[in-house]
Amino acid sequence: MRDPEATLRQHDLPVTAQRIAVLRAVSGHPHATADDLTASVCGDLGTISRQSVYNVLNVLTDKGIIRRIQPADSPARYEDRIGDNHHHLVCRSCGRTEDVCCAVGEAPCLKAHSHHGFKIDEAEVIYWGTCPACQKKKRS
Amino acid sequence: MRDPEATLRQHDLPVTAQRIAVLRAVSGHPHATADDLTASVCGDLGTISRQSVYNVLNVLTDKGIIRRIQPADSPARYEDRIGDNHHHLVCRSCGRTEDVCCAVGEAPCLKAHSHHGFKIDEAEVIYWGTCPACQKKKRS
DNA sequence: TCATTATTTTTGACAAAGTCCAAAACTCGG
DNA sequence: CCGAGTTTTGGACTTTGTCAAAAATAATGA
Ligand SMILES: [Mn+2]
Ligand SMILES: [Mn+2]
Ligand SMILES: [Zn+2]
Ligand SMILES: [Zn+2]
Repeated sequence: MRDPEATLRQHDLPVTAQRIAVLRAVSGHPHATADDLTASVCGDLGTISRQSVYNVLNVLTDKGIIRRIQPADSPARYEDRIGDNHHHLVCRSCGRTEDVCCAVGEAPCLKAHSHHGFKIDEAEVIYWGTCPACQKKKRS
Repeated sequence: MRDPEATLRQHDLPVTAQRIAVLRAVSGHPHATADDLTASVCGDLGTISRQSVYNVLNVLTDKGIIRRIQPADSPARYEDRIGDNHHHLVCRSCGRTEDVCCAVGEAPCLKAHSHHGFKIDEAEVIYWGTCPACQKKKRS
């Protein structure tokens, strides 16, 4: 994120210290949880309420400025890499989350075979596996 | 599920009324939540504790007798259609969940492009959209 | 610049989904 | 039918997030 303040103005959002700090935290910590981000913002602003973190994350997500991903058995994670339809690779044991480029490119990147009359707008793909560190731990 | 009791014995699980009832409920209500299943079991057994429903669902899932799916913004859902690597199509507004055959067939059905050294064991795909009923509601 | 007004932030209660724990009930092999 | 080992139960607890009302702040424009 080049300029959080400009980004907020571009989306007609009043500029506040909390919004700037959360936006910077999301930028600097891809796939972080609300808790991670709260910690990061506190190290920056000194303090922020839990509710404000959720408020800001919700409004930024609604505006499409950031993206929320919600893998099973994990609190929601956030990132500012948007618009490229990329997917995620998640470690089953430690939750480490990595970006995976979409092979197809444009969304929705997969056609559902039998779609039951649904109007499909997204094909969400999560690759599940074990990260290198956790593979080592398991073997030892 | 032909014979819940036999299935339990095949997996060395003591046969209990609760397990049989939950297994039958999962069979009869694909993609039901723990709450849905509790209601269904109560109509069958008369009563069951909330904890038992979770106990049974967990042990059945661990043994691979049933499968758990956890779409965003929904409690976990369960099904006994396993081993065919099928995917799901979920309505964003009402949560209706339908099966979608996997185009590829065997798991993992997609190769991650850049896999960061992870050992991938599953490619989970969820198609998000709007079901016919909710499309109609939105238009009107 | 400063007052006004709408928006945001904060605090604290609340809710949903699920887990932990210990006591009571049950299953199953002998 | 007994006894050991599981399972079930009820209740407290945890995690992640939302709701609501009061206090603080940002934008507007005189
Ligand atoms: Mn990402
Ligand atoms: Mn299914
Ligand atoms: Zn890991
Ligand atoms: Zn629907």
